[in-house]
Amino acid sequence: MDLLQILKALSDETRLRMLNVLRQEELCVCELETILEINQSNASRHLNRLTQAKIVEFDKQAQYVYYKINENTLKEYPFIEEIIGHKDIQKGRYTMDRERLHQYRKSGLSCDDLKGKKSCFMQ
Amino acid sequence: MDLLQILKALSDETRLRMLNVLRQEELCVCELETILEINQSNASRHLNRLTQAKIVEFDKQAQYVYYKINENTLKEYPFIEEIIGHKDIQKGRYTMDRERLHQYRKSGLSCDDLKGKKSCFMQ
DNA sequence: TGATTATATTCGATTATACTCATATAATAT
DNA sequence: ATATTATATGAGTATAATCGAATATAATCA
Repeated sequence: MDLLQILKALSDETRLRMLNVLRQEELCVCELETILEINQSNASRHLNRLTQAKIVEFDKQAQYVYYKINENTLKEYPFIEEIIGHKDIQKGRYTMDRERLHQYRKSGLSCDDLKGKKSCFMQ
Repeated sequence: MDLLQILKALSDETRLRMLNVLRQEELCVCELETILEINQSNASRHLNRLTQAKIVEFDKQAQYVYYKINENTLKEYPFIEEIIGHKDIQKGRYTMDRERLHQYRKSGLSCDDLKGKKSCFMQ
């Protein structure tokens, strides 16, 4: 059964944080690393868990892998949207993450810039 | 945050099975043991996890402890109901559990009978 | 071609979770 | 009072999840 796998995939703060920002727009691995301040290995692993559960899907463009919410799964399991849209996720760290995403977008930077260690964030 | 604790509490098959039958009606620990065919220690521990997450609440009557879904939490986190009512839970083991519950109720047995090793089930 | 880079994966250590068996606690019954 | 019973909890063990560091893979770039 998929339900249990989906629930396990959702039961982790880092993965909820990923879904919180992916809910706004698709992002590549290096962008998620930067915005959530997690290392590459972790980012990849957590994205793999979400992919296995079919909560996200990816699209490889050149050397970059873009992840986005899998809309088909969201339709079949509407509670996923309720969870990542729940008001508990509108506060604290989750809000900070969305602000960092916003700031990143406003800055006009892209994946190609991130590797050059350019940043749009105060350290 | 409670959301994560709730999701973790839901990410276990035994606990989903418990909620599946508790959704029909409140039950005491020994009834859950019998219907789900799990041992006493496990039953108690899983119920404790569900209680900590406030997904269920209990009511002690004499020596028996009756557990039931916590309706307040269900209102605040409606996805819980969507999960335990999802069609994935209408099949397989979950359906067998509901059938065993039904059979138990039809038999007219109660907690007092269970201790006497009476059973309404074929072995 | 070789060098670089983005992502995935492996390894080892750590922590969390679940299970079983045994014991503790609290209520009932005699 | 003691004995019994329902439930909770402790200890030990097995399994699963997570993490950081290092390595593998696959694509790009020079």
